[in-house]
Amino acid sequence: MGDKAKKSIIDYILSYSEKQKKKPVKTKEKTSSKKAIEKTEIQITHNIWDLIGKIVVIAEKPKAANKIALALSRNPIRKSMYGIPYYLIKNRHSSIIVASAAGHLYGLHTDQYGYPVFKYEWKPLYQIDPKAKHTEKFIMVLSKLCSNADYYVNACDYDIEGSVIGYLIIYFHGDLEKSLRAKFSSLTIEELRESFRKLTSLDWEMIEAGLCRHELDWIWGINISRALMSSVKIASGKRVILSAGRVQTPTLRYVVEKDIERRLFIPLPQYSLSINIFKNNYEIHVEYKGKSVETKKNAKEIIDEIKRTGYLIVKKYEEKIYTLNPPPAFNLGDLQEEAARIYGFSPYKTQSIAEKLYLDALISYPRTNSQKLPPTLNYKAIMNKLSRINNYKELVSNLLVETKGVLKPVQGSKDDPAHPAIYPTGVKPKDLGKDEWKIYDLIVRRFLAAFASKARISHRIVYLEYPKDPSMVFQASGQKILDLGWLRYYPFSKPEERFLPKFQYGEKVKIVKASIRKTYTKPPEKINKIKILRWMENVGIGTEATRARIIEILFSRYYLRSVGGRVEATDLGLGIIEVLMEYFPEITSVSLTRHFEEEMEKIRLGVKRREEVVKDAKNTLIKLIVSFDKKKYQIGKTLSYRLGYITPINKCILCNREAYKNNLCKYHYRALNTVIKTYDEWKRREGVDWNKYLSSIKKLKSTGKWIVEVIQNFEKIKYSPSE
DNA sequence: GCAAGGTC
Repeated sequence: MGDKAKKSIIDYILSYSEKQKKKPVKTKEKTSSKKAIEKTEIQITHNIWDLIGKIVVIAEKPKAANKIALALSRNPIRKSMYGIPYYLIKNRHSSIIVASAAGHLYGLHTDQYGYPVFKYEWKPLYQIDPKAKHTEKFIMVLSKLCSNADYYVNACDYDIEGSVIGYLIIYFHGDLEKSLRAKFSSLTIEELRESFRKLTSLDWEMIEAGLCRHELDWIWGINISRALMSSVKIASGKRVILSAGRVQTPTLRYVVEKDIERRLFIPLPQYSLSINIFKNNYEIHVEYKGKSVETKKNAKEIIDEIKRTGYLIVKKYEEKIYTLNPPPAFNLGDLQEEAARIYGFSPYKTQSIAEKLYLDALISYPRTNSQKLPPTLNYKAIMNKLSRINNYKELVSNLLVETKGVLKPVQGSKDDPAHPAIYPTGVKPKDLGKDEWKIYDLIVRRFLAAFASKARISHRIVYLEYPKDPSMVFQASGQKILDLGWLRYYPFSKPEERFLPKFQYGEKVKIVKASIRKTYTKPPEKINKIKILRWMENVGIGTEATRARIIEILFSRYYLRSVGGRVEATDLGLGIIEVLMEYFPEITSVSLTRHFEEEMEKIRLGVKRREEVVKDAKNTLIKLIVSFDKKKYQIGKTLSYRLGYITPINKCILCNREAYKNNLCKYHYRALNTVIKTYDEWKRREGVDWNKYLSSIKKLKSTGKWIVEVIQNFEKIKYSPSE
């Protein structure tokens, strides 16, 4: 229906605007530049107050409907149907109904079983998903309110999804030929009013791009998921829910690769010089800042010489007062990170709590990426309300004194087209649970801190060198908080205070302790949920609303599990990535998202059509599925081994995975090779023999799990070093 | 039942 409707709507708008021109319509577009003329058919706008008859305005969510109604009228009539609110605004020539969706009310669905499947249609969400039952009432209300209107205004958020949400409602219940679009990027009264004075024709490019994104995600996700499940079914007769998708699969791959690195890690020994100096009756540990020493012999020689010398010389001493700027108000990612750091909450838990606080009207919209507070917000009113909450009474009055009532928040660099940073509304919380309080408190304190002064910290640092070898540098530092500033309001980032006496340049400082300390190279970092979320943000996959949820999906599929606060991949997770990397490599990479974005951009520019893009994806998938199906039984076997449904005939002697070489699975085989390869380096550094090497790394905590398993069972593996 | 995307 796309292009046909597109054409007719333009015709309609054009003819409509002819009629409008006859009226004395105020128009700001008086420029006669060539550009403006070329763009005329897109730029024609309509003032809602010039429209005659019944106008249905569709907002994305009830809160937005409320704000829109209040922007359009000082006293809109609030009505309700099936418990869903909507608003009526009557004028001499028109009556405006502001109604609301609740996010997507329609979703893609197919009746067909099996794969490949490329036949799907938009259906009401409540018919597809039992968890979306609430959407039924919204659809009932919209369908009633939409009947026989003269105009429909899509006033959903001005982004791709908002364009799709409004479009589908008008498509099913209204008339696309009588439709207009309101474009606003915040829900402030001024901006809303302006957008309704400048309604445009429906944004077809956005709609088409959005519909396309839904279809692409659906055909890639559903087909590959079904292929995986079907392979297990034919190989072991078991039904299990497996899935793959543009966002979840690259995320899983990221964790799997990090995990493999950790499990194959062998630490290398290195030596550091540990020295304590004595100054003003204080014994101070100085940190060695030179190159780490790789062999014990070398380290011993150096430290003996240093001991003989008995002192270090101050090369540089600095006293500085530095300031810590207050952090900006939260976006969702920052809130999730802080709640994880301070309280150990999972991103999903934090988000769910924030959503509840939002629905209770305690905080602003939480699904935002913005770190900026809008200048239009009445900060004083919020402060006054917050001061009525016991916990914040004193803090707020402090803040008002400190700022002398000039409330100017710091602004972060991250922005969001549709929403500001998260802030408390000032509504008094009632009956909050313990964890809910923790999140609310973080938000309030972070908001207050944004207005406060910088923290001032005095910092001392001394660099000492060994006189006989100036490349050997040691350092110590101390710091003291001079002025808490914003840390009074947000005490969760307080730097630790540490004393350091004053030093003089060139001063000789006595050494009271000197020894060598054996350390080891560090293993790859542990992964936790917040790191996964930050990674998704950085590579640009998922959205504020979906990232935490998608991480949880990986857990519910049992691709990932939590072990003492950190995340590890299961055998199934490893297997899924192995299979997908081989047969559907596209979906394991974030570049699929980049590809979608490029295609959507082409649609928006009008150089490619949605149908073409979808057809390309379909052709790509069909080819991939053909090669998958050729190996389907074997793939199903592999996944079934990893699920523990069946046992491989040739099993790895160290685990339940299928053997690859030397009676080891591919991971233990890699571990074996790593053990062998790393021996030379250990021998060079430590002068150890093979057995000593094995027993040494076996004992170390950071040695990877697969490495340890290989060492523990070395006799079974029947490998002896060829020397 | 399977995606990702909105929001109650």
